[in-house]
Amino acid sequence: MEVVAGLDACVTVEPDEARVAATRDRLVTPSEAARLADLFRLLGDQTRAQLLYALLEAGELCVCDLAETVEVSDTAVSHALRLLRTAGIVANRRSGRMIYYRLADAHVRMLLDLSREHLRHEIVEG
Amino acid sequence: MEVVAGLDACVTVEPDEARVAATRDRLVTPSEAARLADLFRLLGDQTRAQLLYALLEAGELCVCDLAETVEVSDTAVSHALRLLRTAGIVANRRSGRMIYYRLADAHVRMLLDLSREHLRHEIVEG
DNA sequence: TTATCATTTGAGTATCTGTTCAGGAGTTCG
DNA sequence: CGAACTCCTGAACAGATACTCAAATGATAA
Repeated sequence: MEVVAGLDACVTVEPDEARVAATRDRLVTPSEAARLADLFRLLGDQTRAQLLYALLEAGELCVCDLAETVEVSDTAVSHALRLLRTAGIVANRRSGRMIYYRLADAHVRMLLDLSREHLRHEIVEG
Repeated sequence: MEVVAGLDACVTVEPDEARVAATRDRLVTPSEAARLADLFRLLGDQTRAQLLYALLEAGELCVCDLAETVEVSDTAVSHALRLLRTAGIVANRRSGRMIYYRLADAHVRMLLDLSREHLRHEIVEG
């Protein structure tokens, strides 16, 4: 504890330098956090969320049915699905003129389930 | 099946009107989806995500330690924490001049755990 | 082929969002 | 009291984002 001196903020009371370092070690790296944030951001839009929960219930739906279910324009749905598809969250299958979408990631399915629980038990505290 | 007529799109091939209706019934309502999206959106930012994972590991940290851990300005951290606090995702406690933050929602803690799993098993398919 | 349907794409736009900067509020210590 | 410190707040700005509109693609049916 010699070279510690005054690196920057919080040094007066000899803060949790050790704790900060330890936390940073076990912590997800910044790039990992960025990827996780990317995932959450995709779920963080009402339209996309509704689409995903619809797929969670129905299993598979075509774009026009999704648009009708969520009450958004076909174009908006298509734009939303493209983002989800690029991220590997949904996958599609063509059948004639229609294209059917489905959830494509087990963990995302769990996130959707779990978050729905969160909503139903809103009052709970941790 | 008489009054069905031509409501709008997808009516030529007699689409899954029934499926759409059934899905919409069991589905989360638009306002529920909006609240869920709000939750995910809060997790969908790199800074906030890093803060939350740091709290998940450390249990409790003051603002300046969080800023140091995440390598972001105190002000940015404070803004981020305000959003999380307002949403009930984190809670704080004052001790002298410092304010210690902690996770305040069990479901969010589970979401963070689960998503971290998702990252580690990235290759998995659903 | 042409017409129609389901979906996609790209441009344009208005809105939202996260950061920085400057200043304020609350706490501790001399 | 005033100085130093931790944290919060509000304004302002740059960048991201989600929609609409117009046009294109791919597939089916006449």
